[in-house]
Amino acid sequence: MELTNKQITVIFKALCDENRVQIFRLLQGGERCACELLDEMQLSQPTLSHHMKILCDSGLVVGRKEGKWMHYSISVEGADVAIKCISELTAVTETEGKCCCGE
Amino acid sequence: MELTNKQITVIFKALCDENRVQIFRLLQGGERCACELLDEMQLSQPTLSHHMKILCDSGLVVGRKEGKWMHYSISVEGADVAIKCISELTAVTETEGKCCCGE
DNA sequence: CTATAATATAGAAAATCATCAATATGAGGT
DNA sequence: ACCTCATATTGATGATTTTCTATATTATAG
Repeated sequence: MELTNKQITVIFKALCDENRVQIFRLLQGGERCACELLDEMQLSQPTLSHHMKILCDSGLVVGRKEGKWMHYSISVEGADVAIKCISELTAVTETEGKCCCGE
Repeated sequence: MELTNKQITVIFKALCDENRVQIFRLLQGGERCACELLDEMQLSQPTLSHHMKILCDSGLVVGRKEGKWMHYSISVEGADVAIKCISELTAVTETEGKCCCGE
């Protein structure tokens, strides 16, 4: 692990846009090629390509090139990293109150 | 569960900014008041306040008012929701290839 | 009730992001 | 070699986000 703050933002940026969340829902049914995703989304081809790049950069999605076609699918490994990351970030190591301000 | 795409983006927006990720790291040590966070972050007071609002809106952080002071801490329940959400979104229900494009 | 201290809100500037049209790249097919 | 199809990149534009200064709100102390 030991991700930098910057790397963490790149992972979760995948889930910060409604269209990208919708793409996850489509990929839940298994691998999809870009043309299929384009059919089901209300986006231009360049915009979809842009979102797929952000998703692949996050590690949550992987692309596989086959001839002219790009096939995208959810990365189980990427999902594990993201879940581990959020688990670690939200794990409280100390619950004792020791605040500066008058308790 | 049954969160909308929009609601999901609100949750993960919490982790899409380096300063907010850093705030999580500070809150890992337990509840902190805004003035403490302000001391440790390189931000103006209004900017910190803005980030804390986004964090509370995400459900991953909760605020507790005590007199003049605001105390912030990580929400275990919020973290559970986020983890469940990302788990569900990345769960592939079908792995059979059935792509339109010439396999 | 006034003064002070902690936090929030309003408003504006700068940076980032989502989007599209146009174009480039790359891979087959003829 | 040329044409076509799928996807990526470029460049521009509008929307959103981050950040600040200035001001408002709220709570406590005197």
